[in-house]
Amino acid sequence: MTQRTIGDAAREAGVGVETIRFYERKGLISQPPKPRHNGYRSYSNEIVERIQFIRNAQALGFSLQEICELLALHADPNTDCNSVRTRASAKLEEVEQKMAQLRDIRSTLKKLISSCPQKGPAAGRCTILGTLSPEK
Amino acid sequence: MTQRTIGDAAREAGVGVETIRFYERKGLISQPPKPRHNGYRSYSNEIVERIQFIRNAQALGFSLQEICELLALHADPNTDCNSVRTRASAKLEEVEQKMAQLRDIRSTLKKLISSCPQKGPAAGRCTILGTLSPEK
DNA sequence: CTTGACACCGTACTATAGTACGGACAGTAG
DNA sequence: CTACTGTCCGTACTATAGTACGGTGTCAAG
Repeated sequence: MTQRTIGDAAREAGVGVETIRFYERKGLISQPPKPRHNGYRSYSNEIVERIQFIRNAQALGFSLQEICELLALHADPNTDCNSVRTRASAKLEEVEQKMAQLRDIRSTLKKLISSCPQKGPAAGRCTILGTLSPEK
Repeated sequence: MTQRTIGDAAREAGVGVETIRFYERKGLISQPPKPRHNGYRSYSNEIVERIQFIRNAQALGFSLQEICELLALHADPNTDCNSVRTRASAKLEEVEQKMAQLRDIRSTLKKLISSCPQKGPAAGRCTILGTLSPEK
């Protein structure tokens, strides 16, 4: 199958029809012309692959805006591999930063939880609520 | 200072005036009545503390919706400490899940980056773009 | 007594990533 | 022929967390 309706393309790519239309509006994929007698747009293999590329990149934490740039690199025959690598490295940086933030949060939450007396009325004595409240 | 204008309250709590109004609209803090001759609302210590509580809880990854619930627990004299602890534990769970996801992403990005030939044209040979593209 | 800064209020706009809706057609099965 | 499903298109709505804007009124300094 090299040509399919939007519904079939969506099923193949594992997204919703509305998601495809949304990507079209955002310019991530181009809207195919309407060649069919009935006015239905015809979706090619390339478009389905492009949607799958988008999903894969999303799974690596790239935003649609960033994916837009990756797709442009993908399409440009003059793209140097290094410019792709740079983007992946920047994303890795970002991921490590987020992990560091989460590590901090985790450690604070753990401290809070272990300092909690577990039962009894919280009023005035809950260490968790107490920590969230500003010191007076 | 026990009573202040919204601008002073915002400065003290370290947020913008519009953020306070936004929290009021969302019901996180109640809008003080207008007791002053001039129609200016008067913000108490309690409200400033409440805003700081919100910021502290946000720093631990709680959403405004969740913070709304924490504030309700905070205000309720019958709150058992355990119900606060449960929420903190659930958030810890969430944080650990996010960290696991990020670990996966990080490891994939690292593999991608180290398999990259670094220079030369990407066309057809870029391992990063190749991995994002679906296998045919 | 004018200017600047702040307050009030409602509404609208930002970014992110979609999801839903309504009306008009097209295609297919019974 | 009717019903159902799918497509097309524009617009609107969802959640999250704010941020900005426009008009009007108040206050304090010079």
